[in-house]
Amino acid sequence: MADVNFNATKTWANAALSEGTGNGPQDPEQLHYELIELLFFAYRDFVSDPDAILAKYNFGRAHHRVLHFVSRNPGIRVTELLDILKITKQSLGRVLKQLVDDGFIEQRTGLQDRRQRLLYPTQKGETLSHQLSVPQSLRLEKAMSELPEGGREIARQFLYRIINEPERPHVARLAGKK
Amino acid sequence: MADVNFNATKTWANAALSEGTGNGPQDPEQLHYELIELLFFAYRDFVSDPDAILAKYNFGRAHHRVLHFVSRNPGIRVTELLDILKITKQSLGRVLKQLVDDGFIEQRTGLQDRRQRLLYPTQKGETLSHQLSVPQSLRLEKAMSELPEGGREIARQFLYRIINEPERPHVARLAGKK
DNA sequence: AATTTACGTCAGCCATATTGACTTATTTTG
DNA sequence: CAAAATAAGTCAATATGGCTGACGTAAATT
Repeated sequence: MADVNFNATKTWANAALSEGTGNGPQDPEQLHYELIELLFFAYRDFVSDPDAILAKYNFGRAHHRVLHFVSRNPGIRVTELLDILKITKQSLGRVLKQLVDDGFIEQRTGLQDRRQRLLYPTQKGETLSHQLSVPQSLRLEKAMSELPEGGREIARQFLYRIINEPERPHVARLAGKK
Repeated sequence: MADVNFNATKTWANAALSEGTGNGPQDPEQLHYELIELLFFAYRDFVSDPDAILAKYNFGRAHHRVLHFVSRNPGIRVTELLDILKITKQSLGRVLKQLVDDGFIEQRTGLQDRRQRLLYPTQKGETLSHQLSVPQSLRLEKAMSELPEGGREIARQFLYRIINEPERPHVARLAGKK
């Protein structure tokens, strides 16, 4: 059943390739379709892990991202958080307010610059953030543990080099990686 | 340069870790925070490529995903598409209708089973799908080209093993990979 | 004193996802 | 053959997480 469709697909795809080739800037056969799809599925499953946990707190993925980066960068300014997440102030506003109201994040006025509201995780926030990281970390650990010698470093470099070049230094600083 | 930042971050992270530790099921220091974040940033930039192109057609990422998998699996059934995308029939409905209305996807009644509406890309659909794949493929190619010998295969295995184990065979069939 | 910056907020809009219920064809099965 | 199951579509209501534009306030900078 699935196999029938698959075989039919294969044939068709090949036919499609032969009829429409030689004209694009890229030969279709050279495109990394497989990698594109693996990354899609890998990421889909990777982010699905925390969802069950988040649901118990009536939080979504947006909360997860905010809590994560605040926990990893205690004292972060709102502006930098916006820059990391690449969302608007208004979008951040809602989820941040919930996290503060529910006692996962704390805002403290900056000491040197009193306009700033520096963000810190509370103990509760640290705990939840950690909880959310565990399944993702385990998933990555399992994936890497099956790789040959040096595979971990290669996987890391691979991901790092997918990131837009101009942003790599910033990410490196944040994530603590060359 | 990157090293300077890297060291600063390390110190910071360690300070944060020492205050709240020792209680979780996993020692925080062993969690792959760096990888978690690299995957986050890598995916964010990876999916950002096609957005500009899609905007010209008034399409979003949902359209991209549907068009991609239909183009890669011509003749796919609606049910299997739902299974791949892990969304509901209703969610698929809207974007699929737009893609059909705008002439990017064609529906044909199944020959053996006339209940089925098999999905095929039109020539226009193939072209757009291809266009969307090019920047993503180039990004991956650049990332892999800088890896040491055998790096490509390792990167692929890494992504493959992030996927939920029970689904790997299905993904492998789809993506054309072990 | 004027300007800029950091942050917050109100109001409204859009895209994408959800659940639940129901319909229509068509195929499968007892 | 009649009943049940399946494939797909559709209506309605709802939630989430983005967006823009406009405006306000406090604090720092010039």
